[in-house]
Amino acid sequence: MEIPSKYNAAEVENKWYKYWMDNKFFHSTPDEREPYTIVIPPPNVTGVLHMGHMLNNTIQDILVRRARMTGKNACWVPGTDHASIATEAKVVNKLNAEGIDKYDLSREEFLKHAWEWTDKHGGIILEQLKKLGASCDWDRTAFTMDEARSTSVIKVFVDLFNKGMIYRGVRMVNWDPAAKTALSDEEVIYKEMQGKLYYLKYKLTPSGSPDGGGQAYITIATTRPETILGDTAVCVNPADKRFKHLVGKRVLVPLINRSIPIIEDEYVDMEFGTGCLKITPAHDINDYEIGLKHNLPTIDIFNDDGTLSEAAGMYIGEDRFDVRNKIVPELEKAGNLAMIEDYTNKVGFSERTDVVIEPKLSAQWFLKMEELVKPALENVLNDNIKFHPPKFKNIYKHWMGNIKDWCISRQLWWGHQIPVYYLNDGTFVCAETIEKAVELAKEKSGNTSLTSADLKQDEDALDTWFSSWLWPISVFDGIREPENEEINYYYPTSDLVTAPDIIFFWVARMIIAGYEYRNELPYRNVYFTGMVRDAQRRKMSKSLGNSPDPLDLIAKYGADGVRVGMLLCSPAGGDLLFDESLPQQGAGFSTKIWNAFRLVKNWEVSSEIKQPAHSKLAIEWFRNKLGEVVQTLNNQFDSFRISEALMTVYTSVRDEFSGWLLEMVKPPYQQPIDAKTYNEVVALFDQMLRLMHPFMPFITEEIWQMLEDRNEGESIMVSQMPALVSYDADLLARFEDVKEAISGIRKIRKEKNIPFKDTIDLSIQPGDKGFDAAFNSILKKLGNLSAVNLVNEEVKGAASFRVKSTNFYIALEGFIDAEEELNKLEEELAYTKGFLNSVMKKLGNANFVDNAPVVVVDKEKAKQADAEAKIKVLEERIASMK
RNA sequence: GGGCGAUUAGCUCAGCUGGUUCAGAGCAUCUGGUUUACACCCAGAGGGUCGGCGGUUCGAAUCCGUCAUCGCCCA
Repeated sequence: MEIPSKYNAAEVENKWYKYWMDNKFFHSTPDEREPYTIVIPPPNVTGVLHMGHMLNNTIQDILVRRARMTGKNACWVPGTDHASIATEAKVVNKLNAEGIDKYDLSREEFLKHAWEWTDKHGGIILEQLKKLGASCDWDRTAFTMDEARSTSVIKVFVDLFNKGMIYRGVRMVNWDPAAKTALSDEEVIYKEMQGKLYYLKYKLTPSGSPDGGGQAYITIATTRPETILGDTAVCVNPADKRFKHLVGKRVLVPLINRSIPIIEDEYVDMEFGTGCLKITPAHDINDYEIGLKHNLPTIDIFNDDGTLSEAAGMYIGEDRFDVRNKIVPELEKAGNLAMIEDYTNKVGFSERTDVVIEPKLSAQWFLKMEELVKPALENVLNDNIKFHPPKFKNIYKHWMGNIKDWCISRQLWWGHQIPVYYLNDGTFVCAETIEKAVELAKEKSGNTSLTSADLKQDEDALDTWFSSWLWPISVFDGIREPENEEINYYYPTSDLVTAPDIIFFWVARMIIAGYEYRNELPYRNVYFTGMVRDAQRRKMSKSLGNSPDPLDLIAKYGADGVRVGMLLCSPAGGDLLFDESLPQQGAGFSTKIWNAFRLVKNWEVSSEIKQPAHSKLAIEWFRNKLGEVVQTLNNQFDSFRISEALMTVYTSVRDEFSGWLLEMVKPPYQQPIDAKTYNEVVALFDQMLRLMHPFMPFITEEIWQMLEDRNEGESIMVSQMPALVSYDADLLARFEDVKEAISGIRKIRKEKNIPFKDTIDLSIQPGDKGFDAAFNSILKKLGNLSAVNLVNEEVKGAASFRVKSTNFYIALEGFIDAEEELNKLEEELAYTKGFLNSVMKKLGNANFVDNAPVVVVDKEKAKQADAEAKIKVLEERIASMK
């Protein structure tokens, strides 16, 4: 078999992905095995793959592949989210570009365009994930607006409605005048803006004026002078002596001369502005509260698109910001403008359309949360559901403890239309279908002649999260068919991998839905990934242009390289500072593995040769090492330390496997390797590949397929992970001493400029615990030694080093500077004495010996003995040199 | 304003239930090396008062208090 000297990632990756698909390795059906389930956080249909998806899906794929290889029935369900606001905005923009206005279309016509868009763009991200190697069960691909998911959402709405948990209420909402929809608080971005504070004089009415002459006025301060048209009161703090005498009097709103009362409320900050606050209940959340409290009328002066309404009385139909510019000179002309000062305040912007949010009173549908959150909070606090890292528990607790009712209606067309149907008299019924609604309406009205033509469905669509909160259930059709085999098998799912910024939008609500509809948690673990940023800590964004195209990266470094690169420095919950050097390092690691493979596979194998001692030892050592690595990895995965697990794999492949094992068993130049060693190395290589596979699925498959003869339909991805076995920790510790000795030899070679190809003699003077000669063959090979001699006393004129209390000498007559050697020994002695001193301080402390655990004290005693032995050796050597 | 978290090597971060001279990893830096798998490599080195101060303890990077700086979420 010809093995290419360079690894061709692109070619290999396409080949094996197709092979996996053809063999249906990703597909899962319920069976007797333990299930392992992940539902993908469904990406928006509008999106393209970005670095955040790369990180997130790499982690999911690692978990799923590992689960699959540990005997579980792994099922990773992919899908997409309809993303009401974002998608509708995209479609509206696209139509605008074609000269079509959304409002010239009927709802049905608009939805046709939206579906076209979805069909065209919706699957892009999922296709891109295939390039990454994602082992999703593509047969299960779901969409939040497909038939099964849509009917589930509607069913849940009706159910909650019938339970009395959904109600219609008037609330102050964040209104997006561009998208003409209400936004949740979480969809509003506050930005610091340089604005003005306008001081306006409101004249007292003649009857309200202290002198009856109508001359006096009071001054208020506002950042939004255009809203005075909606004022229904002026408010002062009851403790404010300056205005006490005016409370109960009336003032005139400038320009329109509406008479409004002066009221008092503790809400008013006496320090801010003039201490007088104008109250506009329809357009400010705090004013709204005060309005309710004091029974003030509410005058809504804005239309849905941000222009002024009839109620404003002036500037009707003009935009709110134009009006602000116009009203100021007019106020000045009318003598109501006292002064203007610069003022910085925070203004809310729509996350989607980036226009200034308008607080607006609006009829919306709400879901009562108080009862729903109880099990969801409890089961996170008691760790039935574990968050990784756990600090997110606190954040979750705080939010859930201060939960507000969920506004679930959106003034959009793209989404699930609210299943509420109105009769002509304004009463309404809630039902899953229009047919059922007609039945209900007949009952309710007593009018048996009603038909569907007499009912009008609510115009609004449901908040997107009102469908995605059901995702772990609805992908298995567990809402419509609560007892179906799949939901009973796959639910609860195992782990969720997501970004922390949607902990409330999505994670919390899925947990709530899980308890409400399955009486069970939706997943046992939530792994929060970090945010992908650039090297300067800036968020990756299209507008900054600092985000690389993931597909370009894959083309350049291979999917394996990118996966390794993404994970190399991404602790759970910590931000990932992405830099191209990371996938580069990942690709470098691929090359390293490839070269190890080439080395092994190109050996000529001979069954004539006996296995050399050093090879036998090396293999025995590595078998035990592998046991240790498996244990370490198991622990790291159990605690979701995934990047640490990658580092374990990385260093054990590079250092232990390639650096030590292969160097030890490598036959001399142009000589064959014995068959026994070869077969054992291949078996160990196989085991290493399996450990690496979840991280680097492609290259491991490529090598695994070539390592030995495989049958069609075999794959490393469905092989078994090396099992946890006991290993000889003592052997591993002794081997570390051998490594240290070899390191010592190399160091002396370097210091004395002795090229590796020149052989040297090593003499060993055993220390207080004797010397384990078992590894001499290895010392000889890796140190390129001509001889290893055991001696009882010091070797004169030799360079030396020590491992524990054993002396190693390399005879180098003529090369040795006695003074330099002596200095080194003195230094080593001083260090060891310092060490002993610190140990003795502890052991001399009766409190320590009495209070510390026996194990700790014993360790200190062992350290004492080792240090004393070494000091003795060093002192002897120094004495003899002097 | 309320809450949460962070501060450890030049950079990014580990350090889990206080216990090894425990101060660690990767990257970066520096030195040397083509020994036929790999220069996308190998061998080695330097580098930190664990943000400051105080406390608890036989023992603190680790626990507590406080101050400083930074970040995130919410209002």
